[in-house]
Amino acid sequence: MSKGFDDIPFFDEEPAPRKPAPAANGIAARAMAARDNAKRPDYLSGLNPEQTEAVETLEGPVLVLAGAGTGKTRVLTTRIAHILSTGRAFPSQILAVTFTNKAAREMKERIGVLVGHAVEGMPWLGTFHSIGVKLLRRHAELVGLRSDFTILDTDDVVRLIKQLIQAEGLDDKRWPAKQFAGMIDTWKNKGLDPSQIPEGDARAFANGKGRELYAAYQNRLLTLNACDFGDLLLHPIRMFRANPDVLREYHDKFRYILVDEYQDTNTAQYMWLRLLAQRPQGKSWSQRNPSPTPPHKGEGQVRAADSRSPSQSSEEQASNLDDRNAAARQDSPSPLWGGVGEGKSQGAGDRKPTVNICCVGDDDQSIYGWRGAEVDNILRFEKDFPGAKVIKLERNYRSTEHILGAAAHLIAHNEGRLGKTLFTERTNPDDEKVHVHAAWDSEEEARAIGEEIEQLQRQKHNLNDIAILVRASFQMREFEDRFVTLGLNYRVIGGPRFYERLEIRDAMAYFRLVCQPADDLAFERIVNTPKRGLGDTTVRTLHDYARARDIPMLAAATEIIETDELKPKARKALFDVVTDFRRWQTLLETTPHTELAEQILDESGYTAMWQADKSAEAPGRLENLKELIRSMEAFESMRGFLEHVALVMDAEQNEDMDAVSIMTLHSAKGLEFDTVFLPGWEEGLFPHQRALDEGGRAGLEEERRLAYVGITRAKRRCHIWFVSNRRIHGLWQSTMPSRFLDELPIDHVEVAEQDVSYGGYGRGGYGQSGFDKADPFENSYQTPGWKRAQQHRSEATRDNWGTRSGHAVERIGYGESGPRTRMIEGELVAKSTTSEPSRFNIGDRVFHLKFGNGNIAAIEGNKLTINFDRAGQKRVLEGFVERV
DNA sequence: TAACTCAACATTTTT
DNA sequence: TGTTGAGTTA
Repeated sequence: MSKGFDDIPFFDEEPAPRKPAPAANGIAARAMAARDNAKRPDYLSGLNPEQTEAVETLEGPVLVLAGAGTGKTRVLTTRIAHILSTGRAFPSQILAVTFTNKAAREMKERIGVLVGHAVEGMPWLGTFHSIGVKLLRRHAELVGLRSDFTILDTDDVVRLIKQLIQAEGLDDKRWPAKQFAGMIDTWKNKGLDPSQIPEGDARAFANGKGRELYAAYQNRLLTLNACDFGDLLLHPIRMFRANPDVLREYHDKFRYILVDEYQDTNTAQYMWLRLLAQRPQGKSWSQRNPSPTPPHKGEGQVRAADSRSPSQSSEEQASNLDDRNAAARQDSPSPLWGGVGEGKSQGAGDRKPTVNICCVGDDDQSIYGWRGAEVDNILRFEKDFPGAKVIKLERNYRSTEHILGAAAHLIAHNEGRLGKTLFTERTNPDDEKVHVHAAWDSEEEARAIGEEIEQLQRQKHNLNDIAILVRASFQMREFEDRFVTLGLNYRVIGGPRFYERLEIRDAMAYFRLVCQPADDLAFERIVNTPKRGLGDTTVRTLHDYARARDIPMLAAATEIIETDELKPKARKALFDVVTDFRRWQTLLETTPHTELAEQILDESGYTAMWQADKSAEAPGRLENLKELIRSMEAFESMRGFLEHVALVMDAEQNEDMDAVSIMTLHSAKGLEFDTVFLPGWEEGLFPHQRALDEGGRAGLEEERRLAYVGITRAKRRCHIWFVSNRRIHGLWQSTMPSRFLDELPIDHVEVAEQDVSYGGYGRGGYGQSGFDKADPFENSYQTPGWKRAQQHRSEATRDNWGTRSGHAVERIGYGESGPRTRMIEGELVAKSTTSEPSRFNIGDRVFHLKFGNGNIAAIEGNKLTINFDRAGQKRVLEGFVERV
């Protein structure tokens, strides 16, 4: 996530680089064709034998076990390029799933480079979630949604659940909404709907009402026409199960399925993949006859960019493929040629195309078990897909022998792995061993690492090539402080996100409500922001009414302002809100969306609210709002923008600045650096006590994998640190070195000799650290002080968007957000006042909570005109009166 | 409704 | 320790 708002990213996937496509029949093109017929395509050169095999084994299920730094992404992208350029499938027939937007983006770019043209025709390359959205928008009605459904983020979800808990009459302190949101998330990761959750789970929450609450939540989402993240996976699964015909459509469509980071798939994702990958016949993969059908037309705009004849596949494949496949090639489509027109798919019909699934992953890098990832998915692959080909990539191109040796020895302590051993062919006697350093305390640790970095800097190393990878984010602070003092540029990766900022979420709520009038959460968020005198009471009234009538709150507001239900002041205020939104909705079609966005923020008084705010962070917030509008420019419409934000919460990093990266081990996965510092290798912190307590042996193994990930991020230098004293929650605790240190192989490790001694600290303060004692860590498992004793470092504080870069300490005022303004939305539900009124007649005697008794004088739809005994004649909604 | 006090709590995080 | 959220007070 980025620093300084100058480089706040534009959010969408940037258009893939466009290169002029050679004229299909030009001379150059012919020459290229000739060349390509004569030898292997360029993109295949430079692959090692295993990689080549992984790229060329196109038929049947393939599992690529790709160790760290073995060219995993390259294999995936080349494989896709290979499929495309040999004409085996149209871009639109390839389903390629990643976990992060970043990975998806990178893959798109790299395929573009390989294939030599923009990959616009790859509509199904994306994250599980973005593909899920795409499916859902097409088939929303099959799961009870409309296609313009909203995607709620965690914050919305929590607020919603809180409402539900209160509506149930439960104490929302005893039963925190956040916790329940977490439970729902866990269930959804496992693909469980309310009826399927374990009885124990159901009973554990809300006095045993867990299941009901979950069900109520799902209902509420449907009413709101909204989805949470989990639903983006679960709804498609439900839809496919309930509609085999639709599923079949996608079976016919997707000829190739590729999955990145397979070790991170959770059960729901696994189910999703199975549905798409497995044919109803239930034959084994190898038996299936692949005879490609002409691709559905109209799925991808394919550019003629390559003059190779796709139907003449490169010869090298012939050696790899069996007859059926050879036959298949004969009538392969020629996607890169074809200027395939748009049109509706005409049945792939009787001939079933093979779907070939290729999963790439590394069981040793599975570090998201706590988030529902099932390593088991990867361990079980061969059983799930009989006849699967398993290809191991063990040739490492990233790290030195020592680094690999250390990592390998460490990870070998895990059981239940598929077992790979990385090796490198580059050996260099000058390579540094992995260094292990001890420091007296965390301050010294930070100081010493700062020293080392300055040293590297003097040796002309780029700061960009240096990273500090910590186990827990509270560790970052010490480094930040130190680097600010030193004037060392750094960037923190991970942490608070742009879109999670208060002002951004408010603004987004306005936009959401304009685009999606049924978005009650958005409505409640902004109805009284800025303050309009529409407080709890008003909103509660509205809420009850809306719930009773089963209509959105904005609609309820529209009705209610026709009546005397509200006090004149509130009524007027609400009237204004409703009118504003009506107007904006009209403008949605006609006004450019950035202009409209600005207009909304101005006319609603939202901008003015911050302008009037005298607090320190107000200017930063206004700046953020400007940035928000600027970032909308990259999108075609407001809707497009909203969708993007919902799915892509992250933002681009400023890569221009030379800075040390500080991040957690988790967010370092997939990255590499010349020099990596790994501080905090102490029992209790790493492995984390909580992982041990909650995960037992499995937890320990996951921690070890995390250590493995950390070490393997390093290309040339890896420095591990531990301290003897660490401050936790303000209290100093003495600590034991991590057991992982002991699991490093001595021949690849160098224990640093007292290399630090700063102003009286350090000097052997750690004693021998137990590092070379006989059995130093014998009892290190229990470190009671650690339990629940972790310093909390709130994300909101660390201002990740402003860069505190040393020399020019440009701390940009991106909301160092003081205490967040309190949300009142949570409180709104309370009890439902409405008893369903039946039909009234003129003359009926009725009672109204506010106005007392009266007689109905007139009826107009659901609005009643009543002559109250005391209050006189009023117009009220029928939901608010009852017969007496 | 803003400003205050007090108590609870404190891995890892994508989408 | 330092942050957050809730409840209280002016």
